[in-house]
Amino acid sequence: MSRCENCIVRKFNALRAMSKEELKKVSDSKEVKTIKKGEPLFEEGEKLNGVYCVRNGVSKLSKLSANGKDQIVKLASTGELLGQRSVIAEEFSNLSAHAVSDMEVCYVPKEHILNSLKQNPDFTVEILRHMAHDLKEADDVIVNMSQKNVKQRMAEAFLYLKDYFGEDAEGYLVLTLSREDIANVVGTATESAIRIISEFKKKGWLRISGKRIGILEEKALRDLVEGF
Amino acid sequence: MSRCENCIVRKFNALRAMSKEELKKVSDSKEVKTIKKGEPLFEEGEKLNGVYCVRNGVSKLSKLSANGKDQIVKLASTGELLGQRSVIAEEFSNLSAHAVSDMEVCYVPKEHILNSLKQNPDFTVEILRHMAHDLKEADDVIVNMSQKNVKQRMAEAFLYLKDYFGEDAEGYLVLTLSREDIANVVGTATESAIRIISEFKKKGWLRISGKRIGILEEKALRDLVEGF
DNA sequence: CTAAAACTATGACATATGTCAGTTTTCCCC
DNA sequence: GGGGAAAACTGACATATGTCATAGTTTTAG
Repeated sequence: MSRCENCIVRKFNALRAMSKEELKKVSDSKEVKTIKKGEPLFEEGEKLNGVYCVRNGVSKLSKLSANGKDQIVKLASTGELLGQRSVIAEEFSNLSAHAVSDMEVCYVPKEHILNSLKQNPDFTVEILRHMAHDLKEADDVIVNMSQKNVKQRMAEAFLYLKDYFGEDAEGYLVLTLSREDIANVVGTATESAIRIISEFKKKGWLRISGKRIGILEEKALRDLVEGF
Repeated sequence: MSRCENCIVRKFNALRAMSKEELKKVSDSKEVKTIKKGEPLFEEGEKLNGVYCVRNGVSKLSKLSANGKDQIVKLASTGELLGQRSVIAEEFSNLSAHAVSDMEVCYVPKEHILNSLKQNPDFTVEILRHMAHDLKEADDVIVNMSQKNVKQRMAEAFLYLKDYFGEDAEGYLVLTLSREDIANVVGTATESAIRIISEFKKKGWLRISGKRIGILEEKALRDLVEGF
């Protein structure tokens, strides 16, 4: 089977700081899982006994509120480690993770993570760096949520989807999210998201083909985000 | 002068994981600073060459947006380390820090932090734990911002101020923020914040004495937050 | 102690956004 | 390929929230 030692994905996360021996142990006890679009990796409030290393596909990390709405806090794709925060803090997960496309992930029992934290300072610093980055991004999201209006946040979301997941040969965004998911990223009602997509389309900024969305006027979107 | 080795404040943050020798070095090179209410500790975009350990007083961490509004992301008080994220990621600060009450802080040059990160795994894990906690809180803020309305967030803010900073002998909140700061915590317009304070007062949930705010009906506020 | 500045408060109004209801389209699964 | 479920869309409407203008109040500085 595939060995962590040779896995390219590892290069993108803290596992790259693990020693040969550590990786060997991880590789021997890891479990490769296939997760279908829509299925959960884990749920809010669950006790996580390991972390998930994403080989393929995209996951949404979200939190459900009293009124039944989901807020998507982060989209995680190839190379990201899911669940590290909960495992490190030894707390229940504060977020749910669901696949938004078919996924292939490696489940790594937490013992390996906790051991390496104790014994491998490089690994710990690496984890720390990633978490520092996540924290900064979270701060940015907070500021955006409170200071930009829904249209601006929608525009920003499309630019984000392009930058992080790219476009296909025909110029459509590779990651296709349902309108509801888009609304939950942006933090608005599904109907509002749909209306704004229609508006952007009418203006010639986007083109739509079923679920697929293509960006036509990137500059216009950027200007809107900046408030021009 | 005061020595870090004997400082109680240290118990509340990652510095408690430092060894005697490390602390000695920190203590020898630290600089105690007094910061008046309203003055900055550091500004967004600034390169930080050290972290600030809060001995006394409260600081607001905020980010300015294009439209001139500030969003307060966190209030930090006794025991918190400010600037650790930027120092660790070796990036410019993404937030500004200003004193909202008179403060006494210790400035610790970053070398000590970075050295201990390399050499003291316990320290690193301790920092990691704190950052994991901050990240979780940030996620919660994101969800609150998108799923609760302004009234609910205002109610939550008062409960937060009570829980974290307490009440004085007369039952007023110890930390007095300007209406503008309250609005910037909640992410709303100052006028809206004022109106809601008036409304809560009219309902008998709060009492006001100049800038000072006292909570009279904690349960009513909690129910509002929960959506009853 | 007084004048100016900063902050707080309130009203009137505009508008962005959410909600509900109903229709149309797309997507699957048998 | 057809029927049914889910998703996408649209309109009408309610309302929460922001904006602007103005007045009152408290704090600060000289």
